[in-house]
Amino acid sequence: MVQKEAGAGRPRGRPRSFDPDEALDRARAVFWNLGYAATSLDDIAAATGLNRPSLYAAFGDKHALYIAALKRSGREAAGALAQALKAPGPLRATLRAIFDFAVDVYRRGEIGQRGCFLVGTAVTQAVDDPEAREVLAGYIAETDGLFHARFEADPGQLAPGVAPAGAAAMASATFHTLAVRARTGADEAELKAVGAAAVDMICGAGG
Amino acid sequence: MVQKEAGAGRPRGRPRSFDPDEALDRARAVFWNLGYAATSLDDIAAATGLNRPSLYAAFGDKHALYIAALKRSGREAAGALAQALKAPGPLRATLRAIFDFAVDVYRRGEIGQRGCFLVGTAVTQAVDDPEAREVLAGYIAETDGLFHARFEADPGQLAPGVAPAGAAAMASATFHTLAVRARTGADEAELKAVGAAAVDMICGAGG
DNA sequence: CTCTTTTTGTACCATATCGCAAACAATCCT
DNA sequence: AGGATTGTTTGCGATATGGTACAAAAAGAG
Repeated sequence: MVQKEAGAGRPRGRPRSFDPDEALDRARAVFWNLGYAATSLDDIAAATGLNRPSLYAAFGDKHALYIAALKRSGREAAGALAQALKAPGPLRATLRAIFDFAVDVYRRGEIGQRGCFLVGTAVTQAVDDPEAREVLAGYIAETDGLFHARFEADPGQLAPGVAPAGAAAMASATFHTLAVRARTGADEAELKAVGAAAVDMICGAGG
Repeated sequence: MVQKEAGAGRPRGRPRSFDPDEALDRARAVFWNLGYAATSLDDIAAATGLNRPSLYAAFGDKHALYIAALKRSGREAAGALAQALKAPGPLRATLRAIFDFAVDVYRRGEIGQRGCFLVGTAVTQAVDDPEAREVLAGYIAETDGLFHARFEADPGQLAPGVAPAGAAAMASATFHTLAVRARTGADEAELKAVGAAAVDMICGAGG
């Protein structure tokens, strides 16, 4: 009891043989493909190379693991959006870059294009799972807010008559439709055209 | 063998004690709340009042039942949209009515707002389920096409510089974002504001 | 009335799933 | 070195799930 936990000192017992961050990443990849309900802990154990007891010890049960993956994706996505919205240059170009990047991410996947993890899996989960619903709602509110702040700070770059709040809702809507369309297998050209159309409506055509 | 099947003559054996259309409706309601994977056949049996063998005989296995429900929803939604787009009067009002109606539908649900059946459940299913993916892709293509045709027939009512194809993609996107947001529990005012913002961007602000 | 045909209800089976307990292994503290 | 502490492995068990076999029931055909 004299020796307080040293900042960098190893914890007490046997050290972990895996990186929890990487394990969460791999678990998320499985949920991303199959959704929460269709993913079994054996699937996750196989994908991470861990046994179930290790997963339980590190993350809690299946649901806690899923929520942790959701929250991580929410943080990552919101952080990336906040960063991207700070880019210098015209709003048009910034938005184009954001949606093009989203398309690139949404088109990835081992067994098929898997869209956005939050929209692609938490939406189904949301009706009967308050935690998933809350994470998803928070993510959407956050993207709405980030777009809104960016648009309000620079309303001159919006198309005439377009209000910042409405434009923000439609910018978020663009994420949602891209996520949905990507999971149906839409090709890159189609998805990027949808993003370009959204930018045209938000910032005005031409450009 | 002489007596061919008469048009209205009863089929041969014991008559069904239930209406397959109504059973499919009730099964769909369960899938709608929980998603495909989280719904068990016992859930459906309880909701329909049928035993599993009757479900199997009428629809095939769980997956076929789900696909049948998806297809029905696709037909119903596309039909309703086609009908609504024929309404006389300004495009603004037509779109407002369509999105307001969608919000009303998406906000219904016994255990929570359940959004659109296709977007809310088939999106998760789509990556690993080719049939669900195809139905969802077909539904999206159809709504895109219906909006596109309506906009192209009357391009003067679109906001200046807005192209019919892009406007159609964003109109469909509005369905998607409303479906997603509804499942997170967003309230009526918020959802209708999103719909109104979409109309403003498609048709131009002001009235 | 008897036979055929179809549906219904009960019971069943093989399997998969979640979660955990108990023994073993690795590391730290004294 | 020996005990304490934490992670890993194996294996188990209770349950739920999708799907089906089989006999009883409800209708028409002859």
